Amino acid sequence: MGRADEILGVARELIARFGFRKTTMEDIARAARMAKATVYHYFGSKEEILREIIHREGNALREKLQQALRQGRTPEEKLTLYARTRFRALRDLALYYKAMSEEFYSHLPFVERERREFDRFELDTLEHLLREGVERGDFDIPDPRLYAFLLLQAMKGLEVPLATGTALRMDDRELDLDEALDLLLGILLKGIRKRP
Amino acid sequence: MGRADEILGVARELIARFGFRKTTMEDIARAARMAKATVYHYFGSKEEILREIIHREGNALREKLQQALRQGRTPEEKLTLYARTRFRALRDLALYYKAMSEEFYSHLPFVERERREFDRFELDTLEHLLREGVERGDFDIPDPRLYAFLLLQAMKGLEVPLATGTALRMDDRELDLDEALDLLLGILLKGIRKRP
DNA sequence: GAACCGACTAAAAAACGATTTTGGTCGGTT
DNA sequence: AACCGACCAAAATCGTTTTTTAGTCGGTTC
Repeated sequence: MGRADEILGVARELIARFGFRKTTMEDIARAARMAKATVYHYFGSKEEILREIIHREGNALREKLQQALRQGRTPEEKLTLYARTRFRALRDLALYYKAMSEEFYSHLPFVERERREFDRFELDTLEHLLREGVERGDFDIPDPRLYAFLLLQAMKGLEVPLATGTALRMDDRELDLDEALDLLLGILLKGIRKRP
Repeated sequence: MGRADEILGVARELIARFGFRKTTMEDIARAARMAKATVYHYFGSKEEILREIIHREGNALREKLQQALRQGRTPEEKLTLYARTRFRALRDLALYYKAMSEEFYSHLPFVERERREFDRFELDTLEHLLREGVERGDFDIPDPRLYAFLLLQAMKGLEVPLATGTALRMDDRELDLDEALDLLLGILLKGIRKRP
Protein backbone atom coordinates (compact mmCIF):
# COMPACT_ATOMS: atom_id res chain seq x y z
CA MET A 1 0.00 0.00 0.00
CA GLY A 2 1.60 3.19 -1.19
CA ARG A 3 1.73 6.59 0.34
CA ALA A 4 -1.24 7.78 -1.72
CA ASP A 5 -3.42 5.02 -0.34
CA GLU A 6 -2.45 6.02 3.14
CA ILE A 7 -3.68 9.52 2.48
CA LEU A 8 -6.90 8.22 1.00
CA GLY A 9 -7.42 6.03 4.01
CA VAL A 10 -7.18 8.70 6.65
CA ALA A 11 -9.05 11.17 4.48
CA ARG A 12 -11.88 8.73 4.08
CA GLU A 13 -12.17 8.28 7.78
CA LEU A 14 -11.98 11.97 8.57
CA ILE A 15 -14.45 12.94 5.89
CA ALA A 16 -16.87 10.23 6.92
CA ARG A 17 -16.71 11.39 10.50
CA PHE A 18 -16.66 15.15 10.16
CA GLY A 19 -17.83 15.80 6.62
CA PHE A 20 -15.95 17.10 3.64
CA ARG A 21 -15.94 20.78 4.49
CA LYS A 22 -14.99 20.34 8.11
CA THR A 23 -12.02 18.23 7.15
CA THR A 24 -9.05 20.41 6.29
CA MET A 25 -5.99 19.47 4.31
CA GLU A 26 -4.02 20.17 7.43
CA ASP A 27 -6.12 17.59 9.28
CA ILE A 28 -5.53 15.03 6.59
CA ALA A 29 -1.80 15.71 6.51
CA ARG A 30 -1.53 15.49 10.27
CA ALA A 31 -3.49 12.24 10.40
CA ALA A 32 -1.24 10.79 7.71
CA ARG A 33 1.81 12.09 9.58
CA MET A 34 3.23 14.24 6.82
CA ALA A 35 3.37 17.88 5.79
CA LYS A 36 0.50 19.41 3.91
CA ALA A 37 2.73 20.07 0.92
CA THR A 38 3.44 16.36 0.74
CA VAL A 39 -0.24 15.61 0.42
CA TYR A 40 -0.22 17.95 -2.55
CA HIS A 41 2.59 15.96 -4.00
CA TYR A 42 0.17 13.08 -4.44
CA PHE A 43 -3.09 14.84 -5.07
CA GLY A 44 -3.70 18.01 -6.99
CA SER A 45 -6.50 19.25 -4.81
CA LYS A 46 -8.76 18.47 -1.92
CA GLU A 47 -11.55 17.70 -4.30
CA GLU A 48 -9.41 15.22 -6.16
CA ILE A 49 -9.03 13.25 -2.95
CA LEU A 50 -12.78 13.06 -2.49
CA ARG A 51 -13.19 12.16 -6.14
CA GLU A 52 -10.79 9.28 -5.79
CA ILE A 53 -12.39 8.05 -2.57
CA ILE A 54 -15.83 7.99 -4.11
CA HIS A 55 -14.57 6.37 -7.26
CA ARG A 56 -12.95 3.57 -5.31
CA GLU A 57 -16.01 3.18 -3.16
CA GLY A 58 -18.02 2.66 -6.33
CA ASN A 59 -15.57 0.09 -7.64
CA ALA A 60 -15.62 -1.81 -4.37
CA LEU A 61 -19.40 -1.94 -4.36
CA ARG A 62 -19.52 -3.13 -7.94
CA GLU A 63 -16.98 -5.77 -7.11
CA LYS A 64 -18.97 -6.92 -4.11
CA LEU A 65 -22.14 -7.18 -6.16
CA GLN A 66 -20.51 -9.14 -8.93
CA GLN A 67 -19.09 -11.50 -6.40
CA ALA A 68 -22.54 -12.01 -4.92
CA LEU A 69 -23.87 -12.82 -8.37
CA ARG A 70 -21.27 -15.51 -8.81
CA GLN A 71 -22.58 -17.26 -5.71
CA GLY A 72 -26.04 -17.79 -7.20
CA ARG A 73 -26.98 -20.78 -9.32
CA THR A 74 -30.25 -19.80 -10.97
CA PRO A 75 -31.13 -16.29 -12.17
CA GLU A 76 -33.74 -16.13 -9.46
CA GLU A 77 -31.22 -16.96 -6.79
CA LYS A 78 -28.79 -14.49 -8.28
CA LEU A 79 -31.38 -11.77 -8.17
CA THR A 80 -32.07 -12.44 -4.53
CA LEU A 81 -28.41 -12.42 -3.64
CA TYR A 82 -27.86 -9.26 -5.60
CA ALA A 83 -30.67 -7.46 -3.86
CA ARG A 84 -29.59 -8.49 -0.39
CA THR A 85 -25.98 -7.58 -0.93
CA ARG A 86 -26.92 -4.28 -2.46
CA PHE A 87 -29.27 -3.48 0.32
CA ARG A 88 -26.85 -4.21 3.11
CA ALA A 89 -23.95 -2.46 1.45
CA LEU A 90 -26.03 0.65 0.92
CA ARG A 91 -27.21 0.57 4.47
CA ASP A 92 -23.64 0.50 5.70
CA LEU A 93 -22.60 3.22 3.32
CA ALA A 94 -25.49 5.41 4.39
CA LEU A 95 -24.45 5.00 7.96
CA TYR A 96 -20.85 5.72 7.18
CA TYR A 97 -21.45 8.73 5.05
CA LYS A 98 -24.23 10.34 6.96
CA ALA A 99 -21.84 13.12 7.88
CA MET A 100 -21.30 13.78 4.22
CA SER A 101 -24.91 13.64 3.19
CA GLU A 102 -25.68 16.51 5.50
CA GLU A 103 -23.61 18.72 3.31
CA PHE A 104 -23.96 20.11 -0.14
CA TYR A 105 -21.76 17.36 -1.45
CA SER A 106 -24.68 15.45 -2.94
CA HIS A 107 -24.82 17.41 -6.15
CA LEU A 108 -21.20 17.98 -6.86
CA PRO A 109 -20.72 17.28 -10.55
CA PHE A 110 -18.34 14.35 -10.17
CA VAL A 111 -20.44 12.73 -7.47
CA GLU A 112 -23.37 12.95 -9.81
CA ARG A 113 -21.28 11.39 -12.54
CA GLU A 114 -20.21 8.52 -10.32
CA ARG A 115 -23.81 7.90 -9.39
CA ARG A 116 -24.86 7.79 -13.01
CA GLU A 117 -22.07 5.39 -13.75
CA PHE A 118 -23.20 3.15 -10.95
CA ASP A 119 -26.81 3.35 -12.09
CA ARG A 120 -25.73 2.21 -15.50
CA PHE A 121 -23.79 -0.69 -14.08
CA GLU A 122 -26.80 -1.81 -12.10
CA LEU A 123 -29.14 -1.51 -15.05
CA ASP A 124 -26.81 -3.48 -17.28
CA THR A 125 -26.25 -6.14 -14.67
CA LEU A 126 -29.90 -6.60 -13.90
CA GLU A 127 -30.88 -6.58 -17.55
CA HIS A 128 -28.35 -9.27 -18.25
CA LEU A 129 -29.71 -11.28 -15.36
CA LEU A 130 -33.27 -10.97 -16.53
CA ARG A 131 -32.39 -11.95 -20.08
CA GLU A 132 -30.64 -15.00 -18.73
CA GLY A 133 -33.80 -15.90 -16.87
CA VAL A 134 -35.93 -15.39 -19.95
CA GLU A 135 -33.66 -17.58 -22.05
CA ARG A 136 -33.76 -20.31 -19.47
CA GLY A 137 -37.53 -20.10 -19.50
CA ASP A 138 -37.73 -18.95 -15.87
CA PHE A 139 -38.98 -15.42 -16.43
CA ASP A 140 -41.74 -13.95 -18.52
CA ILE A 141 -40.50 -10.49 -19.40
CA PRO A 142 -41.31 -8.59 -22.57
CA ASP A 143 -38.80 -5.75 -22.11
CA PRO A 144 -35.90 -6.79 -19.85
CA ARG A 145 -34.23 -3.40 -19.84
CA LEU A 146 -37.35 -1.63 -18.70
CA TYR A 147 -38.12 -4.32 -16.16
CA ALA A 148 -34.62 -4.06 -14.80
CA PHE A 149 -35.25 -0.40 -14.28
CA LEU A 150 -38.56 -1.02 -12.53
CA LEU A 151 -37.15 -3.69 -10.26
CA LEU A 152 -34.31 -1.43 -9.32
CA GLN A 153 -36.65 1.43 -8.62
CA ALA A 154 -38.88 -0.74 -6.48
CA MET A 155 -35.91 -1.86 -4.43
CA LYS A 156 -34.84 1.73 -4.07
CA GLY A 157 -38.17 2.36 -2.44
CA LEU A 158 -37.10 0.29 0.53
CA GLU A 159 -33.83 2.11 0.54
CA VAL A 160 -35.36 5.52 1.04
CA PRO A 161 -35.93 5.12 4.75
CA LEU A 162 -32.26 4.29 5.15
CA ALA A 163 -31.10 7.29 3.23
CA THR A 164 -33.42 9.74 4.94
CA GLY A 165 -32.67 8.23 8.30
CA THR A 166 -36.36 7.67 8.89
CA ALA A 167 -36.71 4.55 10.93
CA LEU A 168 -38.77 2.04 9.05
CA ARG A 169 -41.74 1.66 11.31
CA MET A 170 -45.07 0.17 10.49
CA ASP A 171 -47.62 1.27 13.06
CA ASP A 172 -45.72 0.86 16.27
CA ARG A 173 -43.33 -1.97 15.73
CA GLU A 174 -39.95 -1.55 14.12
CA LEU A 175 -39.68 -3.46 10.92
CA ASP A 176 -36.87 -5.80 10.08
CA LEU A 177 -35.56 -4.43 6.83
CA ASP A 178 -33.95 -7.66 5.73
CA GLU A 179 -37.21 -9.46 6.17
CA ALA A 180 -39.07 -6.72 4.32
CA LEU A 181 -36.68 -6.91 1.42
CA ASP A 182 -37.08 -10.67 1.16
CA LEU A 183 -40.84 -10.35 1.09
CA LEU A 184 -40.75 -7.63 -1.54
CA LEU A 185 -38.43 -9.79 -3.60
CA GLY A 186 -40.92 -12.61 -3.24
CA ILE A 187 -43.67 -10.50 -4.70
CA LEU A 188 -41.52 -9.16 -7.49
CA LEU A 189 -40.18 -12.57 -8.39
CA LYS A 190 -43.62 -14.04 -8.48
CA GLY A 191 -44.56 -11.09 -10.66
CA ILE A 192 -41.99 -11.90 -13.30
CA ARG A 193 -41.90 -15.65 -13.02
CA LYS A 194 -43.16 -17.65 -15.96
CA ARG A 195 -46.32 -19.58 -15.24
CA PRO A 196 -45.98 -23.29 -15.79
CA MET B 1 -65.44 31.24 1.95
CA GLY B 2 -64.53 33.18 5.08
CA ARG B 3 -61.76 35.62 5.72
CA ALA B 4 -59.53 32.94 7.17
CA ASP B 5 -59.74 30.93 3.98
CA GLU B 6 -58.78 33.99 2.01
CA ILE B 7 -55.65 34.32 4.07
CA LEU B 8 -54.84 30.66 3.64
CA GLY B 9 -55.33 30.98 -0.09
CA VAL B 10 -52.90 33.81 -0.67
CA ALA B 11 -50.47 32.41 1.85
CA ARG B 12 -50.47 29.09 0.07
CA GLU B 13 -49.67 30.74 -3.21
CA LEU B 14 -46.95 32.96 -1.81
CA ILE B 15 -45.32 30.18 0.14
CA ALA B 16 -45.42 27.84 -2.81
CA ARG B 17 -43.81 30.47 -4.99
CA PHE B 18 -41.23 31.99 -2.69
CA GLY B 19 -40.90 29.50 0.15
CA PHE B 20 -41.93 29.75 3.75
CA ARG B 21 -39.10 31.88 5.04
CA LYS B 22 -39.11 34.34 2.19
CA THR B 23 -42.80 34.96 2.66
CA THR B 24 -43.40 37.57 5.36
CA MET B 25 -46.56 38.18 7.29
CA GLU B 26 -46.57 41.61 5.74
CA ASP B 27 -46.59 39.99 2.30
CA ILE B 28 -49.47 37.78 3.22
CA ALA B 29 -51.45 40.65 4.71
CA ARG B 30 -50.84 42.82 1.69
CA ALA B 31 -51.85 40.07 -0.73
CA ALA B 32 -55.01 39.51 1.28
CA ARG B 33 -55.62 43.26 1.36
CA MET B 34 -55.69 43.70 5.11
CA ALA B 35 -53.45 44.85 7.92
CA LYS B 36 -50.94 42.49 9.40
CA ALA B 37 -52.66 42.68 12.78
CA THR B 38 -55.82 41.43 11.13
CA VAL B 39 -54.06 38.32 9.94
CA TYR B 40 -53.12 37.74 13.56
CA HIS B 41 -56.76 38.04 14.44
CA TYR B 42 -57.33 34.79 12.55
CA PHE B 43 -54.10 32.94 13.09
CA GLY B 44 -51.92 32.89 16.16
CA SER B 45 -48.64 32.69 14.29
CA LYS B 46 -47.02 32.34 10.91
CA GLU B 47 -46.34 28.72 11.61
CA GLU B 48 -50.00 28.09 12.38
CA ILE B 49 -50.85 29.25 8.88
CA LEU B 50 -48.43 26.78 7.36
CA ARG B 51 -49.71 24.07 9.65
CA GLU B 52 -53.27 24.68 8.51
CA ILE B 53 -52.29 24.76 4.84
CA ILE B 54 -50.49 21.47 5.08
CA HIS B 55 -53.27 19.91 7.08
CA ARG B 56 -55.84 20.87 4.45
CA GLU B 57 -53.57 19.70 1.68
CA GLY B 58 -53.46 16.33 3.38
CA ASN B 59 -57.21 16.21 3.71
CA ALA B 60 -57.69 17.11 0.07
CA LEU B 61 -55.34 14.38 -1.04
CA ARG B 62 -57.02 11.79 1.16
CA GLU B 63 -60.35 12.87 -0.26
CA LYS B 64 -59.10 12.58 -3.81
CA LEU B 65 -57.73 9.12 -3.18
CA GLN B 66 -60.92 7.88 -1.59
CA GLN B 67 -62.88 9.20 -4.49
CA ALA B 68 -60.60 7.35 -6.90
CA LEU B 69 -61.20 4.16 -4.95
CA ARG B 70 -64.94 4.55 -5.35
CA GLN B 71 -64.51 4.53 -9.13
CA GLY B 72 -63.03 1.04 -9.16
CA ARG B 73 -65.09 -2.12 -9.33
CA THR B 74 -62.69 -4.89 -8.38
CA PRO B 75 -59.93 -4.60 -5.78
CA GLU B 76 -57.40 -4.89 -8.53
CA GLU B 77 -58.93 -2.03 -10.43
CA LYS B 78 -59.15 -0.01 -7.25
CA LEU B 79 -55.48 -0.55 -6.56
CA THR B 80 -54.56 0.63 -10.01
CA LEU B 81 -56.70 3.72 -9.73
CA TYR B 82 -55.34 4.45 -6.31
CA ALA B 83 -51.75 4.22 -7.47
CA ARG B 84 -52.29 6.41 -10.50
CA THR B 85 -54.15 9.08 -8.59
CA ARG B 86 -51.60 9.07 -5.86
CA PHE B 87 -48.76 9.28 -8.26
CA ARG B 88 -50.13 12.20 -10.23
CA ALA B 89 -51.22 14.12 -7.18
CA LEU B 90 -47.79 13.77 -5.64
CA ARG B 91 -46.15 14.83 -8.83
CA ASP B 92 -48.25 17.97 -8.90
CA LEU B 93 -47.59 18.65 -5.25
CA ALA B 94 -43.87 18.22 -5.72
CA LEU B 95 -43.94 20.67 -8.57
CA TYR B 96 -46.01 23.11 -6.59
CA TYR B 97 -43.95 22.98 -3.46
CA LYS B 98 -40.50 22.79 -4.90
CA ALA B 99 -39.81 26.21 -3.44
CA MET B 100 -40.60 24.83 -0.02
CA SER B 101 -38.63 21.64 -0.33
CA GLU B 102 -35.46 23.64 -0.75
CA GLU B 103 -35.83 24.87 2.75
CA PHE B 104 -35.50 23.37 6.14
CA TYR B 105 -39.24 22.99 6.33
CA SER B 106 -39.08 19.26 5.67
CA HIS B 107 -38.41 18.26 9.23
CA LEU B 108 -40.56 20.67 11.12
CA PRO B 109 -42.30 18.67 13.82
CA PHE B 110 -45.83 19.26 12.62
CA VAL B 111 -44.95 18.50 9.01
CA GLU B 112 -43.50 15.25 10.20
CA ARG B 113 -46.67 14.58 12.14
CA GLU B 114 -48.86 15.25 9.13
CA ARG B 115 -46.75 12.91 7.06
CA ARG B 116 -47.08 10.16 9.61
CA GLU B 117 -50.80 10.67 9.68
CA PHE B 118 -50.94 10.38 5.94
CA ASP B 119 -48.76 7.28 5.95
CA ARG B 120 -51.15 5.69 8.35
CA PHE B 121 -54.11 6.55 6.19
CA GLU B 122 -52.45 4.98 3.19
CA LEU B 123 -51.48 1.86 5.08
CA ASP B 124 -55.00 1.44 6.42
CA THR B 125 -56.56 2.05 3.04
CA LEU B 126 -54.31 -0.34 1.18
CA GLU B 127 -54.60 -3.00 3.85
CA HIS B 128 -58.36 -2.79 3.63
CA LEU B 129 -58.16 -3.08 -0.12
CA LEU B 130 -55.91 -6.09 0.01
CA ARG B 131 -58.12 -7.83 2.54
CA GLU B 132 -61.07 -7.24 0.29
CA GLY B 133 -59.16 -8.85 -2.54
CA VAL B 134 -58.24 -11.81 -0.38
CA GLU B 135 -61.81 -12.33 0.72
CA ARG B 136 -63.03 -12.23 -2.85
CA GLY B 137 -60.43 -14.81 -3.73
CA ASP B 138 -58.50 -12.47 -6.04
CA PHE B 139 -55.33 -12.09 -4.03
CA ASP B 140 -53.03 -14.51 -2.30
CA ILE B 141 -51.61 -12.57 0.61
CA PRO B 142 -50.56 -14.01 3.97
CA ASP B 143 -50.05 -10.71 5.82
CA PRO B 144 -52.10 -7.90 4.22
CA ARG B 145 -50.77 -5.18 6.49
CA LEU B 146 -47.18 -5.97 5.71
CA TYR B 147 -47.92 -6.35 2.03
CA ALA B 148 -49.67 -3.02 2.02
CA PHE B 149 -46.52 -1.53 3.42
CA LEU B 150 -44.34 -3.19 0.80
CA LEU B 151 -46.55 -2.15 -2.08
CA LEU B 152 -46.54 1.38 -0.84
CA GLN B 153 -42.80 1.39 -0.46
CA ALA B 154 -42.32 0.00 -3.95
CA MET B 155 -44.52 2.73 -5.39
CA LYS B 156 -42.56 5.29 -3.44
CA GLY B 157 -39.50 4.12 -5.28
CA LEU B 158 -40.89 5.56 -8.47
CA GLU B 159 -41.75 8.69 -6.61
CA VAL B 160 -38.22 9.46 -5.57
CA PRO B 161 -37.14 10.87 -8.91
CA LEU B 162 -40.03 13.31 -8.70
CA ALA B 163 -39.14 14.45 -5.23
CA THR B 164 -35.45 14.85 -5.89
CA GLY B 165 -36.13 16.52 -9.20
CA THR B 166 -33.97 13.96 -10.93
CA ALA B 167 -35.39 13.38 -14.34
CA LEU B 168 -36.30 9.76 -14.75
CA ARG B 169 -34.03 8.69 -17.52
CA MET B 170 -33.14 5.22 -18.58
CA ASP B 171 -29.98 5.31 -20.66
CA ASP B 172 -30.63 8.22 -22.93
CA ARG B 173 -34.35 8.35 -23.41
CA GLU B 174 -36.70 10.08 -21.02
CA LEU B 175 -39.11 7.68 -19.45
CA ASP B 176 -42.82 8.18 -19.31
CA LEU B 177 -43.56 7.94 -15.63
CA ASP B 178 -47.21 7.05 -16.07
CA GLU B 179 -46.23 4.16 -18.28
CA ALA B 180 -43.57 3.07 -15.83
CA LEU B 181 -46.04 3.11 -12.98
CA ASP B 182 -48.50 0.97 -14.92
CA LEU B 183 -45.83 -1.58 -15.70
CA LEU B 184 -44.67 -1.73 -12.12
CA LEU B 185 -48.25 -2.16 -11.02
CA GLY B 186 -48.55 -4.99 -13.52
CA ILE B 187 -45.64 -6.80 -11.93
CA LEU B 188 -46.83 -6.20 -8.41
CA LEU B 189 -50.37 -7.27 -9.20
CA LYS B 190 -49.19 -10.43 -10.84
CA GLY B 191 -47.07 -10.95 -7.77
CA ILE B 192 -50.02 -10.94 -5.41
CA ARG B 193 -52.68 -12.40 -7.66
CA LYS B 194 -54.06 -15.78 -6.74
CA ARG B 195 -53.18 -18.49 -9.20
CA PRO B 196 -56.19 -20.21 -10.72
C1' DG C 1 14.71 12.97 -9.48
C1' DA C 2 10.98 11.48 -6.62
C1' DA C 3 9.52 12.28 -1.93
C1' DC C 4 9.28 15.59 1.30
C1' DC C 5 9.02 19.94 3.99
C1' DG C 6 8.46 25.07 6.02
C1' DA C 7 7.23 29.29 4.86
C1' DC C 8 4.19 32.04 2.21
C1' DT C 9 -0.14 33.97 -0.23
C1' DA C 10 -4.54 34.80 -1.96
C1' DA C 11 -9.01 33.61 -1.18
C1' DA C 12 -12.56 31.98 1.52
C1' DA C 13 -14.78 31.43 5.86
C1' DA C 14 -15.76 32.94 10.47
C1' DA C 15 -16.46 36.57 13.83
C1' DC C 16 -18.36 40.73 14.90
C1' DG C 17 -21.06 44.75 15.25
C1' DA C 18 -24.23 48.03 13.16
C1' DT C 19 -28.58 48.28 10.71
C1' DT C 20 -32.80 46.70 8.88
C1' DT C 21 -36.50 43.48 8.64
C1' DT C 22 -39.94 40.85 10.56
C1' DG C 23 -42.89 38.09 13.80
C1' DG C 24 -45.74 39.19 17.13
C1' DT C 25 -48.34 42.49 20.63
C1' DC C 26 -51.41 46.19 22.24
C1' DG C 27 -54.58 49.89 22.70
C1' DG C 28 -58.01 51.76 20.32
C1' DT C 29 -61.76 52.30 16.39
C1' DT C 30 -65.66 50.65 13.65
C1' DA D 1 -66.06 40.35 16.37
C1' DA D 2 -63.41 42.32 12.75
C1' DC D 3 -60.01 45.42 11.89
C1' DC D 4 -56.09 48.69 12.11
C1' DG D 5 -51.63 51.78 13.12
C1' DA D 6 -48.09 52.11 16.05
C1' DC D 7 -44.85 49.82 18.56
C1' DC D 8 -41.14 46.34 20.34
C1' DA D 9 -37.89 42.70 20.83
C1' DA D 10 -35.80 39.18 18.32
C1' DA D 11 -33.98 37.73 14.18
C1' DA D 12 -32.12 38.33 9.74
C1' DT D 13 -29.10 41.09 6.78
C1' DC D 14 -25.17 43.68 5.66
C1' DG D 15 -20.52 45.52 5.73
C1' DT D 16 -16.10 45.08 7.77
C1' DT D 17 -12.30 42.95 10.15
C1' DT D 18 -9.95 38.81 11.53
C1' DT D 19 -8.85 34.11 11.11
C1' DT D 20 -8.58 29.90 8.65
C1' DT D 21 -7.52 27.25 4.80
C1' DA D 22 -6.59 25.58 -0.06
C1' DG D 23 -3.02 25.74 -2.79
C1' DT D 24 2.14 27.35 -4.28
C1' DC D 25 7.15 27.66 -4.24
C1' DG D 26 11.96 27.31 -3.33
C1' DG D 27 14.77 24.46 -1.21
C1' DT D 28 16.38 19.87 1.26
C1' DT D 29 16.91 14.91 1.69
C1' DC D 30 17.37 10.32 0.30
